Amino acid sequence: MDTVYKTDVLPVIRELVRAFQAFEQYSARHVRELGLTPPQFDVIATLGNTPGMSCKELSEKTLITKGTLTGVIDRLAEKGVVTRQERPEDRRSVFISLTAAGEELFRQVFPAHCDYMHQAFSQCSRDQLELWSNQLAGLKTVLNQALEKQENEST
Amino acid sequence: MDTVYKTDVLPVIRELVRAFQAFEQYSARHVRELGLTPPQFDVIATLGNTPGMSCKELSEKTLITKGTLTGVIDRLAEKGVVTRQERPEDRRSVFISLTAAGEELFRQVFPAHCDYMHQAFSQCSRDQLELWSNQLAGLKTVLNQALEKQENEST
DNA sequence: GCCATTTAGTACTAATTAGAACTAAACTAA
DNA sequence: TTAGTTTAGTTCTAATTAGTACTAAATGGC
Repeated sequence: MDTVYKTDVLPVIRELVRAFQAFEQYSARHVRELGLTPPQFDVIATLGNTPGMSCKELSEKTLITKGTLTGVIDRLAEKGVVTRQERPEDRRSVFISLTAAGEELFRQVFPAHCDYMHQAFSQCSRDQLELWSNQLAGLKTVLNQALEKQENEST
Repeated sequence: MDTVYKTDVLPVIRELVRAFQAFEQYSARHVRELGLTPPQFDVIATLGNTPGMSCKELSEKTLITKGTLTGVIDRLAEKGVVTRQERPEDRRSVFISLTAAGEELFRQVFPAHCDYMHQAFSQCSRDQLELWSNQLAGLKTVLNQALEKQENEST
């Protein structure tokens, strides 16, 4: 195997972790000022401008696992931001949507946070941003394929 | 400001988060098989092949905040993998190092996990790996500078 | 129709997470 | 030196995290 170079893999991982950490710290700082936690913001941002969705769909979009999502939804429901509704067509499923207050909150915090994120990239060219999203998408795919392979092998 | 394009920032963030998640899932799967948690593995990997270091240095290298690190070290110390020693030259500081058993564990798990990570990238060229680490380093820098700016503004 | 399997969500656990308050020690400036 | 500040680490809290076990409901094959 001559396509892989041991010395070049660890730097990719290290920089990926550090870039993600930098994003998390920058983003969470603002989300906290808005009175939310990062997962709470993600849920509100995902439900905004939609009629609502099941826990499963919400989980897939936010990358929050179902066990965790139950607790996040509990806290948002306590705050009166989201509601849980039964679904006649599938009684196992729960339909989550923003309340009126939740929609109002979404209209406040979502554009504000987008603006805040854009500030960080104000000096970056469109080409640079496209290169990053394309390369990150490729890296994601490589890792997801490796994960899938592992999951199949353990069967 | 004509250098920033609103529609191009969100995809960068989305792909960064998804790439990181994919890494975490792939990596953690193996770390768990080794009987460790990801932060525990990071600490062992960082302390391996060193004489040891302070909590502060360990925190900077692993990106684990000090409050969290106390608990991680507690559990590793219970397992007999690391020890805490006083430092005569600075009595606020604690010197953390691997025990003999910890070094033995490091020699087992570190190469095994590196091999596992390399498997994921077996089809990637050296150029691809270098592009990823360079681009991720640039993205990390942009985000860290934005964070720093925020921290200065709040003073 | 009925049984086996799958699926959706909740409950529970141990560990991690960040932030804030706190203690003790070291440093610094006057 | 001494008061004020900074630094290292622990403690504490609320929330998140992933995994596992569990319940209830839907689905599929026969």
